[in-house]
Amino acid sequence: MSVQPTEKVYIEILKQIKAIIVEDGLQAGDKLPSERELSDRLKVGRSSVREALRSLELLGLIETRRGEGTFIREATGHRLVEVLASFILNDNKARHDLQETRHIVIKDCVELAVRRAESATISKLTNLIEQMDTNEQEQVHRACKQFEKIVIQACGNHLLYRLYVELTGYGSSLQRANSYWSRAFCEEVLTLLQSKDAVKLTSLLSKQNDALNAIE
Amino acid sequence: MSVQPTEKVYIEILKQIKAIIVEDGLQAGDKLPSERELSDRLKVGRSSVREALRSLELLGLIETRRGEGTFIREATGHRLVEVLASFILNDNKARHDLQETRHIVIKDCVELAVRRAESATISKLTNLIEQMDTNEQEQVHRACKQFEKIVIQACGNHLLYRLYVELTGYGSSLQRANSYWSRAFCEEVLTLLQSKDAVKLTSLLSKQNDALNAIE
DNA sequence: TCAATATTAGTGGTCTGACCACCTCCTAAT
DNA sequence: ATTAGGAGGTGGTCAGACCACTAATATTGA
Repeated sequence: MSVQPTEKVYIEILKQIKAIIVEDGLQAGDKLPSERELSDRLKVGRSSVREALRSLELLGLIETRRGEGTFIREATGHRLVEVLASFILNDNKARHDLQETRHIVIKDCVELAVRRAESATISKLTNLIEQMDTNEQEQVHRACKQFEKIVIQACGNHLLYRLYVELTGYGSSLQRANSYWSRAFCEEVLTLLQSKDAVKLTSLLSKQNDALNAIE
Repeated sequence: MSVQPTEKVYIEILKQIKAIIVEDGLQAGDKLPSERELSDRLKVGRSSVREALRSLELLGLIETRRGEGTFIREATGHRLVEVLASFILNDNKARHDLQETRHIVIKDCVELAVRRAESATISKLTNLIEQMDTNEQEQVHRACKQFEKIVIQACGNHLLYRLYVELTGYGSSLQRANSYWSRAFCEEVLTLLQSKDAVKLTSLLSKQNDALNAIE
């Protein structure tokens, strides 16, 4: 009889691990006890510990480095979208949604960035623009990507930034490559960031979106 | 030297499982091959298969029933929400980002909805408003939530909608409850949707955000 | 014949112990 | 002092063994 639902061990382990993190006051970047030690401390098999850790890893909450150990990641670094989408992303509609969502998130980030960008960020961007004064296409390309990333990060919202990263990640795994910012575009953005002209920046971005949509 | 990153086995298994789902045309509710069969078919240890399956389970993508098998679920990131939330709880920055991102996503959805909402949607919303003519608080509350959901869905972008769901999910498992739309707010939104007044709608939403931020 | 019961095969859940590959750190030889 | 090598710790993977549970099957009893 009976049938006590008996929480699965690996779920119980998740709670224990969380307790350990709290008790020991572990922060992002800190090392968790080794799998064998956890297995010992919690009186469960190592395989169960691993099932729990693998789950947390897939969620992006921890990071494991072979030969070194298991480490806590930043709290907001979840692979939510990545995994969900990879299991959902089969039809064309989903792809279109993906592109659209990516553009929207970029727009949101930039709109926040124009309000929050600090002078340090601006000078970093200025620097990047200068680096584009070269004939090497490869270097220009790299600088543009870096420029885009820094602008997005300047939104000051880590979760939103992660969304951008994830959405861009999928994109690259699809057939059509993602669009990157051109040098001219970067320069325009920098100017508008400096003048804190949110309105023009918004219209600039939506103009680019329209152009991209037209291509499809 | 070298050090080819060599994708971890359980990650590879995730892909394989996805491939099996696609090949066999499995739908939500269907049964996956057993752990032992997967282990056989993919030529990997059963424990590795389990690590992959446990991860998917934690994400809410599959459901396992002892003695029966493993089944595909409708993709509602159910458990994911709990786990993530419990790991994010003590990080104030993360919480703020979460709230902000949620507001932004809602704004994005509504802005798309105002351009895409069909008449069928509008009449559904009108209907809901009428249902609010009652003294039962519970019913009004339910109608408001439903109203919000329909508006969000009207954005026509499923990925964006899912983001909203996930973000709202986290929020509700945190201490502070999420803010819901009031009846008056719903009525305003409906009016603006009908008149397709995107500008006023945007300002209405940001006004609400500011009010909420002031409370904190 | 038919219903209740016992058996059995199949499934997930867990543990153990064994390797392997890799990293770090310490030691000993140069 | 520098460097090469080894030892020990860590995650990665596998195989095999039980257990608990479910459902389909076979057996039994009326």
